[in-house]
Amino acid sequence: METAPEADRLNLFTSTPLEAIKGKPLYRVVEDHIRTLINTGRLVPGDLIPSESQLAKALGVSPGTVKKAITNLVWERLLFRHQGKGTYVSRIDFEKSLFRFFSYGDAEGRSIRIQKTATARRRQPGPKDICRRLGVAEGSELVYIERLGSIGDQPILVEYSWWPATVVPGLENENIHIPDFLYALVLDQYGVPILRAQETLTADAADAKTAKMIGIAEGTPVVVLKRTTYTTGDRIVEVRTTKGRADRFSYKTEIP
Amino acid sequence: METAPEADRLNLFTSTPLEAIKGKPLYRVVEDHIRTLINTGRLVPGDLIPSESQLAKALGVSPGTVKKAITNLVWERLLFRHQGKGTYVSRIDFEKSLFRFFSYGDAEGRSIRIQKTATARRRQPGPKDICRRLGVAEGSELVYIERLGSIGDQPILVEYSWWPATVVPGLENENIHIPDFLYALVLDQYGVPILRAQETLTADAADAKTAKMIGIAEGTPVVVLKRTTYTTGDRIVEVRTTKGRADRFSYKTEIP
DNA sequence: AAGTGGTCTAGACCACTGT
DNA sequence: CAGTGGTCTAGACCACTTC
Repeated sequence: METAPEADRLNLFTSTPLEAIKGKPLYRVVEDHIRTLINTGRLVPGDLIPSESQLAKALGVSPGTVKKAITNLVWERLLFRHQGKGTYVSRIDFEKSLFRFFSYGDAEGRSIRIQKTATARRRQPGPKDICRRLGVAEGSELVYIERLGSIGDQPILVEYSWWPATVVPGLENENIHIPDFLYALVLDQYGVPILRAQETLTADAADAKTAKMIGIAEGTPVVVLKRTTYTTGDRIVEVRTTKGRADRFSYKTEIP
Repeated sequence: METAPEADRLNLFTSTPLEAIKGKPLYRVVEDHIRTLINTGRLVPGDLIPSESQLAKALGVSPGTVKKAITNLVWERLLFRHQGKGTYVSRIDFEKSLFRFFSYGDAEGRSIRIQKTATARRRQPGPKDICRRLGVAEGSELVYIERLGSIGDQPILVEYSWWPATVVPGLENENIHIPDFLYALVLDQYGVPILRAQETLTADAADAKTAKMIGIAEGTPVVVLKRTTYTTGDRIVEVRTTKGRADRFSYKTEIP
């Protein structure tokens, strides 16, 4: 899945033969260099980066300094190492999504899959608040995708997803099959890699439409999860709101 | 806040002059050694640990190995370093608590303080489910503390907290002033350090009692936060349920 | 066999903290 | 000033992967 042949990939790191000191420690400079290559899309998730010794030579620093920089990025989960093979750029890990905590409250049953089926797809001028969250002009053409998530035959949540039409033209077309993991399609068909996302969790009373879709009474508590999804260059490509049955959601955390 | 004079503290690390190799890398052995000292209470939060060079000599390994072990524990936030002073055991960081995300949805106003006032305190045989969560025999004597949390004069959440009476004898006494941060009192008065906690977040419809206390209608959504609190030796010392207004709660996260 | 990351060592020099 | 952690280097040896 490398974007470039070996030589080119190494060239990404030779642009600045000697790193300038600006108060930053050397390993920090190396870190930031790699971070930038990822954020600008010159390295994409899954890519193999040059070996530690190659990097050390290319950047004119000692191997230990490169190792420290990479170790820090590994702790941040931006990279991962595989002994004997090399160091790779991490794929975005939606296992960390709060979404994942739907349907877990039950019998400690891990890895329950939520099936999603599209219930609406269309292209339309975006509502004001959605456009604002997307950072596009009000009234811009958006693609709207609505999906119902179920476990077995029990509906459990509804997803309301909005994309700028310029990013995913034609996605509203019914002929395109939408997989459960939408972002794989977006990468394949439109070459748009999803790099990171922000999620906000709250709870609310179910609105009439959502309540009907997941088979609960209006006003019953639902968990509300708002997601903002980013591609290269910190561009927002999706805003999504998921509303799910509160009785099928529980989020667990450790302190510290 | 060190528990022991300098010599004693260093002695904690000389018990095994040479570390045995059991498939584990050396730095891992050092890590586990420090972790054990903390989990057993021989090192407590706030303690200064011996310097890296002292540790290296005491354990018979190179300074680099000690540094790597400590660096890992710092990344895990179990220790923190202060250049020129030394390395300390971290205090438990309730800034990471989900509790902290109450009342933040508003105007991005950080550091809003939630005042807590005790509304009930008594000693009584524990209900079955509480005893089970605490891991004590059913019907054991427990201390029950109920507190109302408010911002200004607006009530926002209720806390229901249960402790084994053997751990905090007399805490039900009305003469003892309970500070907002209860665990400080527990450490001072009973010498029980709080080392870690687990929290689980869900949402539910408000029960009659809670609804009345925080001034909402019964059945309105509330956020439910269950906490299990641990002291040394992984002993559970408290189970707590906090119910708060859903419209004053929002939890934000980043992926990855 | 060659290349990768993983472990471990040894030492130099710097920046910060206390006295 | 002495002691602490912070940075950076250099090299040896090991374990894993691929050819």
